Amino acid sequence: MKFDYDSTCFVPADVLECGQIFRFEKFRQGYRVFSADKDCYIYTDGAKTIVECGDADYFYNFFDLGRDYSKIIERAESFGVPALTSACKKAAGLRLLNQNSEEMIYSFIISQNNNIPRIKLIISRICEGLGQKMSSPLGDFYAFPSSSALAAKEPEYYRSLGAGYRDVFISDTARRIAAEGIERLYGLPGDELRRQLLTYKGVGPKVADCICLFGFGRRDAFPVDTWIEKLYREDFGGTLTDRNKINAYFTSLFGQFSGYMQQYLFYAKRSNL
DNA sequence: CTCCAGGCTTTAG
DNA sequence: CTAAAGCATGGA
Repeated sequence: MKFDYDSTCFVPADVLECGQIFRFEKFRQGYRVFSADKDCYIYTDGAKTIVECGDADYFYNFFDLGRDYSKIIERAESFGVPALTSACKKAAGLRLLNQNSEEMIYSFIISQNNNIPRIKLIISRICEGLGQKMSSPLGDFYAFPSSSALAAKEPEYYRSLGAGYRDVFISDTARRIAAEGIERLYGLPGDELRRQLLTYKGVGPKVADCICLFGFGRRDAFPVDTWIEKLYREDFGGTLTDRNKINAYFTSLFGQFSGYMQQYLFYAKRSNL
């Protein structure tokens, strides 16, 4: 099945290349996108962006299509920060995805002190090695593995896939989640979710913020990485060096809109838009 | 060769 | 509590 949506605030390249998702590839006229055990094909045709998939409800929510991003951009411009206004103009088709919680936990554990092309490569190897093979009208693909499948492998396996020293973080976290589940994390209030995420091996403040933002819909989170540090110095005239304090600066400035603002800023800076 | 990438854990002070 | 060393890997 397929459905469409106004392409003004839904541009596949902006949504996918902004660093929030690691499983996608150029495909036909647009992109093929993978999430958990599902896939879809998105492309823009004139004023519409079209989504072809087997589960429209899932991808409607996944692409956050119930939210009006023209209002998000209005709010962004209201802050009167030149770098942010400029970022919104250049990345107007960006949206925040609602991604699978467990997939985000492992993906961002792998992301630490790493670069995006290599993160994508390692994750794709893990899916091919441990994920269930799925059939789709768009072609066969591999689902993101379950925690129990991930838990069954030794750290050496992840090392062999190029994960480096993050090998033990992956297997330790997988074994814990395979035993405990993550259901207890849903519905946790305020910063309690963040505090709980910090108890997993390989999850520090920045990774926890990414998991909150992309995997739990916590749009008040503001991950601070090397790009945000750079942008904070160059575009906001900031002098702080402690990442926790930089995070506090931005979250107090942007409040409930922190996560959206972070993505516009991060994407525009990193992609040199 | 060094420096860097969506940083974290461990150890020292 | 804060500060810094150490950590795999591959591209620039």
